[in-house]
Amino acid sequence: MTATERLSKRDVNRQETQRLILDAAEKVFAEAGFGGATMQLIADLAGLPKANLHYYFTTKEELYRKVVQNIFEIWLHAADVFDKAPGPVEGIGAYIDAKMEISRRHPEGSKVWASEVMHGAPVIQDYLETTLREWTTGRARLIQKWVDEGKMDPINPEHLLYMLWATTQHYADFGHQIETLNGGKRLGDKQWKEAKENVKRVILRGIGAVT
Amino acid sequence: MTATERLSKRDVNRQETQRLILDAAEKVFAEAGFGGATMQLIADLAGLPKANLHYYFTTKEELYRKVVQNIFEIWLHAADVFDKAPGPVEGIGAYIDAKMEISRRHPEGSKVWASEVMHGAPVIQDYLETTLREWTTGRARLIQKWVDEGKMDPINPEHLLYMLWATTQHYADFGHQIETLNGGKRLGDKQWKEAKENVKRVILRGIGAVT
DNA sequence: TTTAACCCTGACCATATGGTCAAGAAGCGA
DNA sequence: TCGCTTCTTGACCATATGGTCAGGGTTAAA
Repeated sequence: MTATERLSKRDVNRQETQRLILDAAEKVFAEAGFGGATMQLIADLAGLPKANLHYYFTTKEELYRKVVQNIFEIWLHAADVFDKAPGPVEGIGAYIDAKMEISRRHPEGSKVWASEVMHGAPVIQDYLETTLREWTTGRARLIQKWVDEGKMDPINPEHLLYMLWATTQHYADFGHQIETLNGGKRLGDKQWKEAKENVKRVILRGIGAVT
Repeated sequence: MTATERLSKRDVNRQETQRLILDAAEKVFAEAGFGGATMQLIADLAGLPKANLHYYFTTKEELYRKVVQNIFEIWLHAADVFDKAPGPVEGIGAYIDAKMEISRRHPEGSKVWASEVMHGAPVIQDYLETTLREWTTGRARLIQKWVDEGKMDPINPEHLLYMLWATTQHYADFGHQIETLNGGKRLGDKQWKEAKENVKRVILRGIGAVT
């Protein structure tokens, strides 16, 4: 089937149902972890009988793997802004903006990823070793270039990347803690803006980035 | 029983066994999450029959709660250096050092904590609302004082604390990812030193801290 | 309309898991 | 040594869970 072909009712239903399941799964995996999540919980949240999940995703692991892959794709896209930038202020600034936005709009995904990595990446170890490694070395090279061009202080690029990941993802992964410390209320528009600007400001100043 | 009293063989065994169980539990909870951990796994790692765990800790939840409380204590102690410092360079610098050291020596605890918070803090919500909140407002006040004294730029103290937690704990929680990107090898002494200095340098410069 | 492929689901199964318990072993004060 | 408390553990149980499957429904091409 090519992309231009008209989708049959069946195909549409198939895609819709799969998306329904994947969305529910992401939420449940984020809230309960892989071990704590049950197919029944996911089925209930999706409003489908459990056996139906097993029709589309043979095992719990397979469903989980698809969820994690989904997240990984989104994150890789967030880095597009990075490459096209002339220097660290634009590049890293835009990257922080993008990742903070994901943390705000898509916190479940971030949590699933964190959980997966924390438990030793049992299902996406190969991604870490291939795609993520390549992505990282590429970005590290770009940062090193900026350093060489005098656009920022000499900083270990890998450690800088870890810092970017840590600070931005923290707002998703530890969102509950932040919310609690914020009087039990989710961060508002103004607070998110402040968070973003704080992270950007501290890091960009911290690495001595110049335009 | 007072502290000066000699401990009987029974008491010593009791403490030793409990510590054995708690250590094993921390490791298993960190590696598998609460849902993925099983009492049998913990028992095997501790080298004890499962029924024995239930003698000391009635339920899995109770054992888990003790593990999380343990970690929380350690973290609170790490903040002692914070208060006694005359300014941000010493205070925040020492705090980063302390937390990085914990991430290195005690990564399992950090992971358990992260997991707990990510899943909505089902068992330590009360701690977040009381002890952690008080701790945070206290430290935020100190930071604000430093700002008012012109010892650092005007930065939102809460967001700065989040940044400190994020960057330091990342080295524990995402240790597996970092290790993979490091060619599958754990960070060496030199790399840990570099990581510490990077974090300190970027943040202290980033907030315009002056001695 | 026929037919074959695809989709849906209630009922079911094997297993794993948290937790219990009774009976015995070990420690300890008198 | 005696007697009481504390500790240890193999065997056991009820339940929850991942996964299966047969049979019925639906779609769409011919």
